[in-house]
Amino acid sequence: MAFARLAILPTYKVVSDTIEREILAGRLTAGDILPTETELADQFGVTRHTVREGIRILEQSGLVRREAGRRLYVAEPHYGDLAPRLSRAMVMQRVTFRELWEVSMDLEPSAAAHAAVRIDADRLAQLRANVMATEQALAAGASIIPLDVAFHILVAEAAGNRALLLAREPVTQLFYPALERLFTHPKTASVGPRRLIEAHRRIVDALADGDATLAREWMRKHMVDFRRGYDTAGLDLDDALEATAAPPAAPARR
Amino acid sequence: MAFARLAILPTYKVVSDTIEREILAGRLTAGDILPTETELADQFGVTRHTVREGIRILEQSGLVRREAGRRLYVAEPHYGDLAPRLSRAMVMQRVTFRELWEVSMDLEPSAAAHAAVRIDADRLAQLRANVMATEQALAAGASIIPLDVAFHILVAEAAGNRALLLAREPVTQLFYPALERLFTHPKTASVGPRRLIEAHRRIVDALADGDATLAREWMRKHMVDFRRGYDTAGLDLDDALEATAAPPAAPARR
DNA sequence: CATTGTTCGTTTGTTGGACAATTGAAATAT
DNA sequence: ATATTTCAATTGTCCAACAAACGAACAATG
Repeated sequence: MAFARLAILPTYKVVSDTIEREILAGRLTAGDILPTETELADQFGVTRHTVREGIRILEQSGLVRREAGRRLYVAEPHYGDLAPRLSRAMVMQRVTFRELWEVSMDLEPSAAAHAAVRIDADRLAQLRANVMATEQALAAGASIIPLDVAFHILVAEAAGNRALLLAREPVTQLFYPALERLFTHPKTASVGPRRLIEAHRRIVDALADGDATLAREWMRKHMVDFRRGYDTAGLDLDDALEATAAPPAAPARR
Repeated sequence: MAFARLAILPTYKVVSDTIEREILAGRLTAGDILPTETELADQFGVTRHTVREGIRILEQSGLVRREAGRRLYVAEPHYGDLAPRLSRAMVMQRVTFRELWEVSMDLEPSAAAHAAVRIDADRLAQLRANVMATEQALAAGASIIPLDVAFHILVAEAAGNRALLLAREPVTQLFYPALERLFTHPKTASVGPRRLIEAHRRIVDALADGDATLAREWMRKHMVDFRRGYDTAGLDLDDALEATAAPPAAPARR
């Protein structure tokens, strides 16, 4: 007979796995305060430093959080925590604009369609405010890109599907630099933003009417426009995306 | 006037950010061996412990890797590394079957359509082999679920879109337990697997013909079947998914 | 009375030094 | 040339300590 290879894990990994298991099993739930590092070290029978390495791992997956210098508590991982890492992975694999666009072509119209039947008054108001803010930003010569990104997030949130949110977030984060190039390019800077706002307005109207088909269709057109602008600007669909600093990464602690 | 909040980062975070920046800027590329922990500590002017905590963070994002006890090297993050964390996030947010299904309803048919125009002979052969293996597993009374999961991954890979792969992976990983319940349930166990294999076969045929429309349509039917089976089995679409151990997580070191 | 300064115990962040276990490669023996 | 033994390098873990920051309670200040 032959033995299988032993799975020997470093202690810090065992520490993080153990705490993770408690959280996933529901014995520790969001908001619970974890024991101090010293206590954990005593309980596990390891050094505090080993515990700390384990904690670093848990922090990365968003399962626990700590506000600078304070006690550790259990948290529900938010998609905003995980998306940046996925985005970076895509950048490193030199994902192209075409690939991103294809995925968005599936998810964004679908998000709009779902939103049409599930949206509530509150979020509808937020969307209207977003469209107005976009118009004002354009008139004032400010960048409309953050508002555009926010618009699509609002629609996705209105769709009431958290799996959809998680799937689309890393993709749309990467559109940021592409949009930047688009709206500063001489060939597309003049007409692009107007068509964008027009599309956004039509989508909001369709959502307000609860018209899923129309919402889907306008979102689809909006995405096609995006790609056409990319072509018009003479940019290559199959170029790899460039690395970019996380754009909406407002720390906003406290 | 008001001052913005100071961004004070702990040293270990500065360490990980610094190394990360080098990798993202391309000054360190996949395969490069990093300095030893002691050397890094000397260069940064910090303790080895601090460096180690920084390394733990980088390891989590898949930017660096180390196989047990050996030197650290730069790696390209693979979607397989990141997907489990996303899956866990979805479980913790008590994502429902309906949410997953809606996303898959967008991505899977689209993957099939793209695969139809991009698939190569090699992967087509793999798909045919997969369908045969599924038939044999069914005849032998073995579980066909891992083969089903593998089938969908093969199709997605054939679509030649890495953003799509990243977006769908965390979702489909969570289908595993749902499929499990479906194929062991008395009402669906008898006919379900046969319809599944039939659909898989039709999809492969459509891919072989390069017929994107047909491939999309059969994949769509396949997904609808999946949901119908869920209904037939009397399971609630809006129940939260249960936590489950990573199913295909074959460590396979060395 | 609200703001500011002081003190103190607690907890994290960081440092120093140490050592066992493992690895990779060089040196040696077969 | 191949196998074995040695050895230096490197990681994983431990122990001990202290500075820095925080929360709270309380005194001092205007």
